[in-house]
Amino acid sequence: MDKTYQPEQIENRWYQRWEEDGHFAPSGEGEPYSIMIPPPNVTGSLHMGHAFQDTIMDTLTRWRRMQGRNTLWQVGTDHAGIATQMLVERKVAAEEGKSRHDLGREAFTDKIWEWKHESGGHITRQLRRMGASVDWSRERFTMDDGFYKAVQEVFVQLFDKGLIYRGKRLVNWDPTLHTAISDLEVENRDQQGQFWHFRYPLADGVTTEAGLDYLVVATTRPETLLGDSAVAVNPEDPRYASLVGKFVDLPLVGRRIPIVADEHADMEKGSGCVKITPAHDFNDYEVGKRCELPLINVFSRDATILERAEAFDLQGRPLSDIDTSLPAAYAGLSRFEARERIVADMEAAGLLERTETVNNTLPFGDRSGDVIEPYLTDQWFVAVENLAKPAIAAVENGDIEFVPKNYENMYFAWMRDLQDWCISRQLWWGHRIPAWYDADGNVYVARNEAEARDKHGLSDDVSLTQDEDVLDTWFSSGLWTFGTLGWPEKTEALATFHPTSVLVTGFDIIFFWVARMIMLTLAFTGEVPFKQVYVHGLVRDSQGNKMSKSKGNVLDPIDLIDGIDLESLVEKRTGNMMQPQKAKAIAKATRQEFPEGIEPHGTDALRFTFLSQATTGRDIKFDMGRLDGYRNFCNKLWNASRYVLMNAEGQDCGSDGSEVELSLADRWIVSRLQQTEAQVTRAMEEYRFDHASQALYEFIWNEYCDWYLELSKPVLWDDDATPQAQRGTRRTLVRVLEAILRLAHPMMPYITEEIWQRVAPLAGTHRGEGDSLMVHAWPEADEARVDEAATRNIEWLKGVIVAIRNIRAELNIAPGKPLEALLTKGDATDRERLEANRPFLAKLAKLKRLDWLDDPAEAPLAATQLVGDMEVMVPMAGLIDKDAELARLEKEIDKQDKLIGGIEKKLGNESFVAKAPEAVVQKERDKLEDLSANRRLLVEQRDKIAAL
RNA sequence: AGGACCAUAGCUCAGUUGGUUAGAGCGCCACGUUGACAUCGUGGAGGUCGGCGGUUCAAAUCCGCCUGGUCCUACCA
Repeated sequence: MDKTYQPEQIENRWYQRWEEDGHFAPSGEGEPYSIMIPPPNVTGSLHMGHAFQDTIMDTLTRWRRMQGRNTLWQVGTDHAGIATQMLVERKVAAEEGKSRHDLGREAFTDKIWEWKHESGGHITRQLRRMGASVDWSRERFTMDDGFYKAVQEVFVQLFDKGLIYRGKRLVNWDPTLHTAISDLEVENRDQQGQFWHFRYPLADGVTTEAGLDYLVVATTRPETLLGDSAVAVNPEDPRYASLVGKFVDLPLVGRRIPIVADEHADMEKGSGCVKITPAHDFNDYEVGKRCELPLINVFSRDATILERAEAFDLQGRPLSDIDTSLPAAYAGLSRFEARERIVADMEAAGLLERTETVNNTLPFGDRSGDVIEPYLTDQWFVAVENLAKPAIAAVENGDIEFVPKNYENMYFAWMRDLQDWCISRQLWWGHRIPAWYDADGNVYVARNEAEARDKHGLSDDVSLTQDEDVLDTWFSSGLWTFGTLGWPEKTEALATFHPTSVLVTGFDIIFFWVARMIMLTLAFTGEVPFKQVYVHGLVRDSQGNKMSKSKGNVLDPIDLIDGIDLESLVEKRTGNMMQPQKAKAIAKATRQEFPEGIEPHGTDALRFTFLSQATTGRDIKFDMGRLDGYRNFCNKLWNASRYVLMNAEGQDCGSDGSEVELSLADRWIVSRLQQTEAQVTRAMEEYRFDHASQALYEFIWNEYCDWYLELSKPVLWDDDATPQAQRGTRRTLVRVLEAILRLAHPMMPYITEEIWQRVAPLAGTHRGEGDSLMVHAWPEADEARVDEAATRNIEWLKGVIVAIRNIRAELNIAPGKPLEALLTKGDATDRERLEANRPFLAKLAKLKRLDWLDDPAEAPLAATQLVGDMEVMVPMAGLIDKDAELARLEKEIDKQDKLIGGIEKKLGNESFVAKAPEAVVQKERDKLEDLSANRRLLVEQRDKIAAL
């Protein structure tokens, strides 16, 4: 083995071997365990969030596989409608100077497929680098043939049950992308805006109570004035009671619109009058429904002003009895241009009462960045009410459990206030809606055109055209858990692996995806999609900021694994930016944060870092310091293994069953191993990967390396040690290491496999050529091998060694200088332990002599420390700094006094003694005794030195 | 406006049902290349557990209020 751990040399090799040997596929034996990967965008690349999530899923999967479960980690990618379409659109524009419309639908979607074939392997290659043990043989894509079939089936069945309908409704419209988007894809941003107060003249000579011949309405969106169909006042408002049923003349347009009474109008706000524009505002739409107002649309698909408005009734039928003419001056203007013109024209007409500046929030499309417009269009919807009920119940009754539990509230809050789901998108990339129209606009929903004809008795001479729209991406990914397993066929895989065991996902996607999966899966399989949902937080940068290209703080997990030089990193962060003016600042910050670029750390260290930071449900600030630390940890494990191999390879390790003698240290480390195994297993069961990784880290570093390896040296290197004892120690070294590797494998698959291949043959667990650690058994703790006596003994030994190290440090004695030490005031057990541990003490504490002093009174002047009741003394051969030592002792005495004072106060408190449990009181008494003994010793010492 | 979560060492974080001399890693200081490892070893400094009040014999931990931060939902005519 190389002297230092070099991850790049082992990682690729092992992944390929595992994959070739088919270790990722389900074993077909044991209780099923399954996880569905949240499908990443097929053309995307792996970001820190994926890497984090994949680490968790892989750790769970490898762990359960080792436990003997029939384990499936289902992999696949998502077609990601808008994102992919936009990406390819930009690419085609840049490379060919053409828009998608230049190409036409078919040629353009061909381009996307081409791009998918070209770049679709990128993210799956990166997934392999992370060590993900997914079953590649079952890889799926949300637009592959089987999935298409599942999507159609679900759509048709929902339609036939009356749960999908089509209608003209107000939806969130993206004027740039020309498609409807869901509420969830809208990002509300705070803005400063203007608030214009307009006068609307009353018609027919009517006046208000106050004698005015106009009403004042206020708006942040003057351009929608063109589509007003009423002015509302509150039905309780005495100021306007007489005006309800009367009319105003809509300025600039000249349309006569009614004054209606509706509780939407708030008497406290502004004048108490509100303009109502049902086709351009969600609240007004509701008012329109209650007051039976016409819907007057004044925008084109681009959100420019129409030449002539369109009027509809609430069922979406065109209305012909309304004057839809609009002033020619605004035709073709954008929303924002029209706003300025209308304000100017109102002012010129003397109808602008005043303007104020207000803070408001505006909806932006999270993909296009454009301001989203409520817009009246024909869309397909899923009626969610009846789907939501069982989905809520499934979480209430515990069929689905969120970890951590508080996310259940978030889920309930959303589910109880669910609006019908708009599932149609005016895009070209996606699952085309299986609906056909005849020349009269009648709609026929079926699995294909032939079925549509058949079902509705349409002859071949009726021409049918398919709906142009595609389905929301989340409609297909909502079928992920059962669609990937072959549904609607009744497959073996579906019977075995559904419901899945756990979904690992970020909280940001609970609404988009988790809730919809639950609804659709329950409706079509009668089963929940997963029994548990493990919700993790976002990976942020070290300052707690979201990682984003525009902030220039993105880390690429692959760069953390392989390393990257500074120039490449700067180039990566500043190249191809949306806002190039930020490049300079980003370059500077990057040079400052990573003056040397990023060193390679390897996949295992990255995985371990994620796991150690995976505390329940909160965001993680990614810490480079910890990544370095865990790379060092890998190196530590590597070198400890080298030590074991150097001492065990080619030696008798007792694997043939020959007689062995186990030292106290051997029994102690075996005992601690059992406890660690139990601890790690329990933490994994609770999804506390931070605890699992920490328990492992501490055991490997602080116990196995720091103590056990050191304690093995006197046995292995001492010529007087018996062969049985040496065999016992070699056997323990090898077997404990082998168990450590199994225990660590789910978290750090590569390094453990690499070392295991060398260690397992010595431990007798290697099954020959082609064997892999990943299919070996997870270590089970054996209570019977927990050895309290050995533990107490080693604790004593550690106590003495630490005491001597302390004395060395205090007296400034070089660590390597051999010392003489004395033990005194102990009991018979202490004496026995001294004899049993003499070689260990000599070696680890660097002692040339260690004696038992029967009569403490004969003690020479010495630096002293307590181990239990026993004193550990290092005689001071004169060379001490008297003043410094006195000062140190005084300080130490003070410290003890404070502690003693605190405890005495506690014990002096009658109610404490009376009310606290006896065990707690006794503990305080014991503490007091120990502290007092220590204090006496310190005082004695001080007096001796002072007397010199 | 409603809700959720968070605040512990310079930094990133643990701290189970109230009882610890409040812990880890990184960073810092001192010493040290002894035959696995300087990506290391040994020792050390560093915290009034955001603030105030309450419950209790006992509060980092439970309750209330306040401050600061993150996020979600809603509203903003």
